[in-house]
Amino acid sequence: MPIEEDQARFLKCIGEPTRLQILKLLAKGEKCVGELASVLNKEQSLVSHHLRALKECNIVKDEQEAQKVYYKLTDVRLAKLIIDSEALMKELSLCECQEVNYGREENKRTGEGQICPAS
Amino acid sequence: MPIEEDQARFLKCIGEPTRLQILKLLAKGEKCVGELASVLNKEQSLVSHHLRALKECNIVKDEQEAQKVYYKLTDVRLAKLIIDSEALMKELSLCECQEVNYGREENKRTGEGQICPAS
DNA sequence: TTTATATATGAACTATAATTCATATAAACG
DNA sequence: CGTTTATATGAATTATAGTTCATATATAAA
Repeated sequence: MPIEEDQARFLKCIGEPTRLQILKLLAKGEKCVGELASVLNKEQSLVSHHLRALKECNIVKDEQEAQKVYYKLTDVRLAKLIIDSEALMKELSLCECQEVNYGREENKRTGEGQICPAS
Repeated sequence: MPIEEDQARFLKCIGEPTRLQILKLLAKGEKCVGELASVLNKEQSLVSHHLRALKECNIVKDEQEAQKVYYKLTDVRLAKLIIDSEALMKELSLCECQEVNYGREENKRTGEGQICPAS
């Protein structure tokens, strides 16, 4: 599974809470490591580790300016992907009724009695 | 970080090689556990565990039919998300030149000498 | 009602990833 | 220079996740 492995690495890299926070901040404009750490109230080294992970997946790129190192998204479409996935996740999570069966056993198959329609 | 945690859980769930393979198969139509296991040449229990993870994130839903349990995507937009993320990942991975610096140290900041343009 | 088929589950193990801490590097400034 | 500021790194720790195996559950068929 060559493609799925790369794709999974990519999605997994985005799919971490702190990294998602970082990416959402970077979507608003480039930031240096210290800024990110202070805004997120996280250790500098932690942010640095996460930035390295993001960089290794080509999700962010860095640019040194004096002592500081500025990070930015490598592509604006990343911001869109993050926004879209958030919207979709929210909608899907409204359908937790799928887990619950409000109907009788006999109706389980047909979806009768469920709160959310089949689709 | 309430939202990012949920969103990360969602993306991380998709971002696993075997689960991605499963989702791509389900994008083509509903399948039962055994079908998935045999097509992917993986253990039935492994596939079942992954399906449970996907179900807990509301990414797939199941429907029992006789002994078999059929799984399908909860929303077609999931297929689009997977396709889009694959395309973006592929494009970003073409820019590994970001890692390498073909220019002199002095040009590092401006991006001169790099293969890929700034954006 | 025993047997076969399909799926789910849980515990044990293994692997991977996140976090912290101490320290290294490197640029700017006195 | 030595010092401050900003970032990176690596080892150690902890937490989380994937995999396997044995077995439980449940439906269907003999």
